[in-house]
Amino acid sequence: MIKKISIGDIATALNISKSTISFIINGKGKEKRISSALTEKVLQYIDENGYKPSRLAQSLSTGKTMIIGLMIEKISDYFFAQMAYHIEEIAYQNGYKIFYCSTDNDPDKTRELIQLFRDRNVDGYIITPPAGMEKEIQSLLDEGSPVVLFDRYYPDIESSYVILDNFKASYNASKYLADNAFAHIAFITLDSNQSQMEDRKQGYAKAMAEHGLEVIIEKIPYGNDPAQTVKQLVRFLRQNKRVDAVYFATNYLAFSGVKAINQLGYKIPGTMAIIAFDDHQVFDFYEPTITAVAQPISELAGQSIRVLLSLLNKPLEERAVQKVIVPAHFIIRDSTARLL
Amino acid sequence: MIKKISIGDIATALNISKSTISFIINGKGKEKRISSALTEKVLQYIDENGYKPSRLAQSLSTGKTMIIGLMIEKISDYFFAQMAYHIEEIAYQNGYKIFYCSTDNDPDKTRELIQLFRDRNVDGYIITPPAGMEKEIQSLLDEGSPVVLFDRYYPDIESSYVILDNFKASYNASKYLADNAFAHIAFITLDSNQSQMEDRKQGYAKAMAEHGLEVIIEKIPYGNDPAQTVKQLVRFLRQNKRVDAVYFATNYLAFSGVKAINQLGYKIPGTMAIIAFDDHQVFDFYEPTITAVAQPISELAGQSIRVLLSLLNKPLEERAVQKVIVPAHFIIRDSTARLL
DNA sequence: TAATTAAACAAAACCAGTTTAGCAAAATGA
DNA sequence: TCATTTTGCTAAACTGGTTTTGTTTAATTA
Repeated sequence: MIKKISIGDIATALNISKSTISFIINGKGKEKRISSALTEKVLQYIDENGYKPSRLAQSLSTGKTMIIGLMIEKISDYFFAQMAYHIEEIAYQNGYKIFYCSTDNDPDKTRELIQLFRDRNVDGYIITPPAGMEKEIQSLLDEGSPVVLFDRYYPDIESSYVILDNFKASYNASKYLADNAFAHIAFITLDSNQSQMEDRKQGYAKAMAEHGLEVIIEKIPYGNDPAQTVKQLVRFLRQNKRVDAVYFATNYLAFSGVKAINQLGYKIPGTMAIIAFDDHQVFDFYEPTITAVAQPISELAGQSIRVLLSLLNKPLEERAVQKVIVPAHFIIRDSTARLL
Repeated sequence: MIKKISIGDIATALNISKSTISFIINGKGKEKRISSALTEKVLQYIDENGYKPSRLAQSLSTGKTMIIGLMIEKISDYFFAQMAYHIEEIAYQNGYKIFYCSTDNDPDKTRELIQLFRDRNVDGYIITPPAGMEKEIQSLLDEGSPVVLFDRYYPDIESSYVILDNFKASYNASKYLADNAFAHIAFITLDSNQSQMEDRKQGYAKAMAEHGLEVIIEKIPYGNDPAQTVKQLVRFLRQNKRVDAVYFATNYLAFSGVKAINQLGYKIPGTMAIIAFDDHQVFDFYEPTITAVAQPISELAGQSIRVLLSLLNKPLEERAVQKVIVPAHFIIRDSTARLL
């Protein structure tokens, strides 16, 4: 168990002061008029004895931890796991480490987690906020903490965010079905008032209105277990026999939807066309392949962390709110084919 | 921007010393013979003014950061994302935060990441090590850092680990196919010498030997892109027409395998039975549903973090190496049915 | 040549805690 | 009654850095 060497040890060994060493390490040698001879000597000593400054001590004195708090709905979810992967990569390239946590979309848990991150002095936050966290987010902003909301946002709060253009993406997907002569298009969504869900619904509604089609919406309780959802959807489809296309607001709703449709013995495509919002690796491998609105995850993640880094690199007064809206990709696959 | 109050501020305000406050906060009041009157007064002040000790300062002086370093192959992978979710939960319950990172199974990257975590003074590690990291892991152990290896381990190193009983699970799955009269069972695996992959191969080989069946193994290069894998598998199946069952060593190999099998126009089940190692939510939703060897992720994760916590809670000399081997669940679904 | 400036570094304060050693007053004991 | 112990707390050292202020000596400048 070799104990690590500290800046004080070097100071003693070379018989110079800690400050001198600190200046040299931080590249302030010339500025502070340290002779190149001494600079050389110190750097060599460091090199030979493998010194690394303690991040803890640095953090304590500078107030910066070089830690980013990543609060997402659920790390085990495909979409967020992908997010985490991309964010991690860029954060590490920039010398940041990441604390992650899953909010489970629970306001109380989220409140606690924000407090925990705050206690740990994270330098900045990337958050997919549950509904109703306005006060907490605002208080982070008031403290001067860089915050980037992700996936959803609060219209009433002046914070940076990175989101998908849910409205347009949803409109386009719905319009596609309508343009292809599907006449009874159902929208299966979550019973949630989060901004992204609301936008998806609005996009669907607009497309229906433009085509003079009926709005058929079925809401699934948030956090339902899949089996329950399947049951509810079977019931729904039985009661709405005229429905010839189903548009699911999330990919896991589509999973349950497909099960329900299969249970009813309907054919995809043929009896029923389907589209899922939020692509999944499986949609491309399932038979039939499933048409989806794809979120460009790597771009969303990249934008989020880049916006946060740009905030972190600027002094408080220069930080401008950045609102990024990323367009979705519409991937047409077999599940929306029009059979002759 | 309200600046936080420090222990020094309280000391000044109450005109007592910092040490007294520190003792009280840490429950050493009686031990240090602080009067209950003063204790009460301090606690009340803290309560009223919302004081929280700085974790940074605590970490600096105690040497404990209450941070766990979680190094997994890839956070975006379903299995590891689930792991991360469960580990997070238990860690947070115990006051720990988590740094995560993805090794991508790259030894150089992993070496760097270990160094980064070490520099950050994480208290303990949970690691799914790439092949050839023996030296680095050993050096962590030599330093006295609690380490739990996960998913795979090094036979030559005396470290704690939590792994699946890959050999037995693989043996059982292979035996199931043989018992059900499949006669030419191929094993599709990765070109990797990691312990878990080796164990899976051995399990398969033993079952084949016991049934006097031919060993047919196809290795896919690690990190292949799925399209490449599909091509390779199509070629393999064309050249091995006698194969009537395929057993995939990972779930994503099975994804590519199903695509390949579909491309060839084979029926599952019927022409071909398949089993995948490592269950996936999709296997239960695909038509046909796919038989799989399921890793009890929540148990694996729970054991890992619990073993680590038990190490963290003990002084160095009391820490015993803990080797946990968890049995798998074999989930029989439609893809291995024997059609009449 | 004396005053000023620059060079090169050191000392000390600071971040916010923990912990060891110590000290005065009160209580106990012989 | 005086020495010893206990009580109740404080001072100071320590964790390992950063940053502001000081100090000495040498080189310029007037």
